[in-house]
Amino acid sequence: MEPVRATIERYVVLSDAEWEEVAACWQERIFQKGAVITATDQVEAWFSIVKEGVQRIYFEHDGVEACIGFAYGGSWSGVYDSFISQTPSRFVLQAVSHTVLFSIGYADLQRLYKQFPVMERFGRLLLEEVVVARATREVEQLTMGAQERYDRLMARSPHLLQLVPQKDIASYLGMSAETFSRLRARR
Amino acid sequence: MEPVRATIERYVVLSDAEWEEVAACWQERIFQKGAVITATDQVEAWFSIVKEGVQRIYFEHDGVEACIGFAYGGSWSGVYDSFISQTPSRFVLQAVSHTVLFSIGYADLQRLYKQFPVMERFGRLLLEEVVVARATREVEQLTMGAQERYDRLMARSPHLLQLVPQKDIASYLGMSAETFSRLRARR
DNA sequence: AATTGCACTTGACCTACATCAAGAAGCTTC
DNA sequence: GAAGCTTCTTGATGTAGGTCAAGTGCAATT
Repeated sequence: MEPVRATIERYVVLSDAEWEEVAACWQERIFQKGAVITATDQVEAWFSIVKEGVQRIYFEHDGVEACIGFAYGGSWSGVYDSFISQTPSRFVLQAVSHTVLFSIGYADLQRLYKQFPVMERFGRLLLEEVVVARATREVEQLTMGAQERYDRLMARSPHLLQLVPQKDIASYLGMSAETFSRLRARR
Repeated sequence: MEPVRATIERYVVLSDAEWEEVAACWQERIFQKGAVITATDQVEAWFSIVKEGVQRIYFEHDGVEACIGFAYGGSWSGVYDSFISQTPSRFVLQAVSHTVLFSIGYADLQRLYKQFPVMERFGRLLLEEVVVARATREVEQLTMGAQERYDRLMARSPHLLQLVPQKDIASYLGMSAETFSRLRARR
């Protein structure tokens, strides 16, 4: 449960009384490597904080997977847009490695939002971060060629190469696995 | 001032007392057609609600403009990620037509967030909408070819063609003006 | 109403990256 | 530890859509 409090307190400070109420809403969920956590067309029921493991979020189109993000230790995880809108997910959330999540259900989170302004604030601040991150990603996808996108990711998150298969990183960068491989080979 | 209350109340309900305090923070800003509202490298100082006119938000790279969104009547406007993070904007916000905005400054909005949980809630709900919309856009850009993206926009927002130059729509759809023109010609 | 300047169109050509294919190198699993 | 996956590499070929260029049309400015 500590990762939950630590993650929330990256944004706001909770009193012990608040924390007690908040903590009661979370449950641990465990997934083995490769397991689908949330499937396409399923409404995302959980907002999660990652205790252990790496997950990827992707969608499928004409039999091709396009990865749009990863989640790992200390960060949040889930199909955020499906959770927010409570509509069927276009994405799949999958455990890349053995995964332990702390999760809170939609109704519980809404209740906490209503009950504690500080949680509403947490929700807003987290979303602000998401929005800024997605804007950065959008600019990068549009302005940079395959090579520059590769270089940038390697500079910013070289550890990713250890955590997830290259094909998923390639897809995340919006290029084929072959192109990714060739960029790596070039030195 | 009515558009402000109407827009906010699409998300939350304000008591008259709350509205009085909130209303006091906004000011009217007028821009003529073509004027730059927020320039690159400038920190976005305002969050705005559109009273009149159309704006586009774009960035420049190697002398090429890439349009990433539009704003018009009753919606919000501004360089959201720069405003949120209070860091220099990578984007330009420009008045496509004669524009009247109601705007609130960063400090004032932060104060309202602190003062009124209902405003915090408004902020969260608005961001949720942004996140869902950007996720949809991302999926469309990745899964669909130029023609399908064109068809989809024409089905969803045909009015856009009357409001902004085709080159901006083309750019918004992630294609050259020439490709856009050719897609229109085909019937 | 002539001038200037952008937006749009249309055609010819080009290129970054995808796709296809086939082999090599890691992993699981029994 | 051999069999069978899946991932990764490397080469050959294909293509959607970009870029360049040369008009055409229209609206604003004089």
